[in-house]
Amino acid sequence: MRLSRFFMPTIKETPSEAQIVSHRLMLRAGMIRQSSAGIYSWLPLGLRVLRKIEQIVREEQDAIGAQEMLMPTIQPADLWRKSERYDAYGPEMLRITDRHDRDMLYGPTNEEQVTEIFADAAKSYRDLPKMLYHIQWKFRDEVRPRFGVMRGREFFMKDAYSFDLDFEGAKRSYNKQFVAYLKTFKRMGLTAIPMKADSGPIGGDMSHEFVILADTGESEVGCHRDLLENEWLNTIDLEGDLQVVVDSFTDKYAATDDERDLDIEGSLGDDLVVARGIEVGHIFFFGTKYSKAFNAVVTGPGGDEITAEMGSYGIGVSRLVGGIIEASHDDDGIIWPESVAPFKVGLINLKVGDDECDKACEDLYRQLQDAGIEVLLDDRDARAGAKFADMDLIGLPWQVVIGPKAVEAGVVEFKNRASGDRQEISAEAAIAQLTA
RNA sequence: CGGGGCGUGGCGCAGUCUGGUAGCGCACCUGCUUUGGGAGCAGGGGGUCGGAGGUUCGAAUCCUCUCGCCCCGACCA
Repeated sequence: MRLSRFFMPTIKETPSEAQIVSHRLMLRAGMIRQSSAGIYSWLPLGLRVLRKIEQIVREEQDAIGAQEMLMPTIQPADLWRKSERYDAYGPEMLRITDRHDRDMLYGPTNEEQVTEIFADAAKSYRDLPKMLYHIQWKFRDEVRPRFGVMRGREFFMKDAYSFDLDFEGAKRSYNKQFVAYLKTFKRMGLTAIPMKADSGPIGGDMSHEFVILADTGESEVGCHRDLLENEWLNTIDLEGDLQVVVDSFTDKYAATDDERDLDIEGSLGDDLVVARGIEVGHIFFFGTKYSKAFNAVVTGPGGDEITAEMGSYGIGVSRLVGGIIEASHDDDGIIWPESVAPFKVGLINLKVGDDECDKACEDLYRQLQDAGIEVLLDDRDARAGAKFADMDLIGLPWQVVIGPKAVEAGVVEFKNRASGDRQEISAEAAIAQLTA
């Protein structure tokens, strides 16, 4: 992509409405623009990141056998009356009336919708287990939206739903999602800590919030140091027994804010980590609450009726964009982990109009594109300082700077955004590093 | 929903208390000079002050109502 053509309206000054760093940087980098309180448009740069995150989530869901579908944003009120949540949900639910005066709503979640669909189709125990998910916009009419996309009213979310024949099956599904979540966040360069959450009316211990650590997180959390170590996750056999993996996490102390136990923390000594966190995922088992309401019942092997045991699993995809920035930035701007970066490398032409510089940049730009590297070429006729500042702001993992001096010396300047390390190397060497 | 704050060119703000017909920086346009970390000089365009009503000879400034946004709290992926 050429920056001269790319729609990326960066802002030098800090917009006054943005308080936290991710919100400020997303506005300044031209990733989003606010439409109204808690509702945002995603500009090209922001959308690229959103899509990257979405894709990682999708791949890890697919890896545990969940199947993607897509349910509507607008749902009929009757669906929610069946589960008795229409009245229970309160003013957070955005209620709409259509032209025929039918009560509709903008979905805050999809348990009812998916259960109705599943119930209508599943007849035999052979139809289970199943896991279905979709990645869709949701709306919760928060009283007080804030923190940009971290706490918007409209938000993009992955929600998965599992249907199993019995509790043991539900537990297997739960464990798969548990491990998938660990892998998902790890791939985004995040340290995610599963924390026991209020499991609601069902009870038991099958409800966890996944909290990522960031200095600017909303709440303070305490946990055992071992929970930060999950390098071995990639070697897990997803078809094997995941209980031991899950146990290795849930056995250890981890608690948010008011759940913290200072006695336990004191006993941990050096193993205690206290940090700030942002909740980015929530998984829980809720049994037959919805399967009963929607008659999600199948015939068992012996002709008996079996009500599906269900769980649901959410990840705040749009929130993660802000969350990753909270966890990875410096005074100059964003520092994207490579896996979610909008482009892998920014190529800066320091002297647009200079034949040598133009040629060197065009050649390298072409070669990187041919190699399948996502590259953003700053070919704007702007001052060097502005280009450096913008490139640091948008936080691409690598920068290649080409100016008259470098061209003469037959090198390019190769910079790592995260470490700030620069080296002068040949264009070929830069390509080699970027394609490694 | 309780408490607080703010709406003035695209952005950030001053002016409001003590009414007199709008100003600064950045951005933008033109020219010249510059050209490795958001340039310099000169010239220029753009706002009727969130909206409605009222008081007054006169309102960005005072009064009433209203809309929007932000912050703290309670609540949440």
